[in-house]
Amino acid sequence: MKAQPPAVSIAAHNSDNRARLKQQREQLLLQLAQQILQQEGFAGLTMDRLTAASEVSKGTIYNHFCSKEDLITALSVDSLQRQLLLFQQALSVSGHSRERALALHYAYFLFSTTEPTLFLCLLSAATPAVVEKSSASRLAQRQALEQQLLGFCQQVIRQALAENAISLQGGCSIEELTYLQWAQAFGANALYRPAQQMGFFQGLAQQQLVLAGVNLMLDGLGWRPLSADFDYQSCWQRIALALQQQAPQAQS
Amino acid sequence: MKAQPPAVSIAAHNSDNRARLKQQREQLLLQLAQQILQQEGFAGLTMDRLTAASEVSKGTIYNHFCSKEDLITALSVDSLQRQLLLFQQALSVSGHSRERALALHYAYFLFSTTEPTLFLCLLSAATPAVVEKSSASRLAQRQALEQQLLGFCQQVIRQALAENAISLQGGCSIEELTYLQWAQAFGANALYRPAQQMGFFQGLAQQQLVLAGVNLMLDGLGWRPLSADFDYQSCWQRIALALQQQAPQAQS
DNA sequence: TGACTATTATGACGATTCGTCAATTTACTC
DNA sequence: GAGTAAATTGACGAATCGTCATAATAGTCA
Repeated sequence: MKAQPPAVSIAAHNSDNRARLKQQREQLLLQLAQQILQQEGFAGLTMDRLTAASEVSKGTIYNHFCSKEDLITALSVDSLQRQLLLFQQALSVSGHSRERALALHYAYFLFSTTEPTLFLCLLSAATPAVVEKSSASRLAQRQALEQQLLGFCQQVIRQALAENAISLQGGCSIEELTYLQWAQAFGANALYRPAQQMGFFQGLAQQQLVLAGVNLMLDGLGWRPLSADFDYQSCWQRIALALQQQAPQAQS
Repeated sequence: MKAQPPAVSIAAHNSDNRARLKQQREQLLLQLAQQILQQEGFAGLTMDRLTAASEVSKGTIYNHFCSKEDLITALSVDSLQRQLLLFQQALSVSGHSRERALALHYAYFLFSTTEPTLFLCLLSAATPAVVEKSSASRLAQRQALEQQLLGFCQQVIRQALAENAISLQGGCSIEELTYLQWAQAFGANALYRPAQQMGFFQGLAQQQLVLAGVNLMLDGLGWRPLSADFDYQSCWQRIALALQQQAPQAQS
């Protein structure tokens, strides 16, 4: 009958604490997994090895990730969270809307080069073998994050419409444009290494390719100012400085 | 001392026969593997299952593929060979150069939808876990085929230059353009399913997206005639008819 | 404090799958 | 038809996955 506020608050506090600690450990496990991936490659990442590297037992690890593939998906979720941070910074770039669109592409490119392992996780996580064995909750997490990222892109396009930098003629929706930007960025960044490895282009920097691709698309769309009327090369470098100086301290 | 032409020729004939039979069996194994993938998913493809489905033993299968991953890469090689056939047909489309470029994109799109499983193999084969465990010879095969495919794209761009449909200003090389086309096509086709599954666009056909993406890029490049001056929608449908009627009988 | 309960962690273990290899069969030569 | 080279087989060892009975820990209540 008596009120029990202390008990409740303590319980709440403890369970919060529990959750927080569990979260922290999961983060640590992801960090270790990433490290193993870098050192031993994807073929070298085994649950036993992760167990050995960590301070907990295998059972506990399986308490976090329902399968090895779920671990990969978790790494991709981590990737997307970092991308989100970069995108937020990119959105704060000043100037006209197309500069901000460029900033988003730069953020994507930056992530793909500074965290190549995580970027590859993103690719692997798109693979059916991984999707099939990942937990529903984690797949939902990934989906939610991707939607957020695409939301940022849509935001910039809406800005462009608002300032009359583009006009959507011919049944071309915002979603469609967003998707095509995404596809372009994904393709240009994901295929760079394979293409380079097969000696397709020598000494052609990924940066230049990505920038050229974006300009091609945005010019085709008629997003003003066109690349003929504006120096997007130096704009790109300005963005690079703005984003890179904040990147290093990322890690929590 | 005596000449032995018959022996030599018989030996040659036999070894040729051997190689041919082996090739045939490999093709059969690939077909079975593809079937298993379709029915059981990537997680359901095991070497034992493939062994059970085939008429040969596991050892013989490992005589063809050095690992399970090598099998995936082999499937991707098969994919590329089929793409090659489609590309050849696409190149024979009449009209101006941009129509032929569109035909190549259509061929790529067509393959991604008519053979979704093989297309996913292509994606999986780009994954480090698969590359790391595939044989060098098969990776080389894949690379060679990809180069051939890109060669077709470059050919069309050279045609465009020859007929003055585009001009390469600003240090934009043929390789660069080819790469960006490839990236766009890859991204737009590979991301369609995931995007649709997360409900990003409803009722928006993959075809329309791909076409819109290509037009955006080629317009941005100034590849004449621009989409404002030519009906690429109906051109696309014409190409569809031309390529699709020949597709069904593919299989050797 | 100490007995009791709920939650979490452990790592030995069974199950699955991979990849190998000694023994055997088949194909070919003389 | 004896002898040799090449290919096939499938039982087996090795590696990895994922589970679960047991143990430890944290939390609750008298």
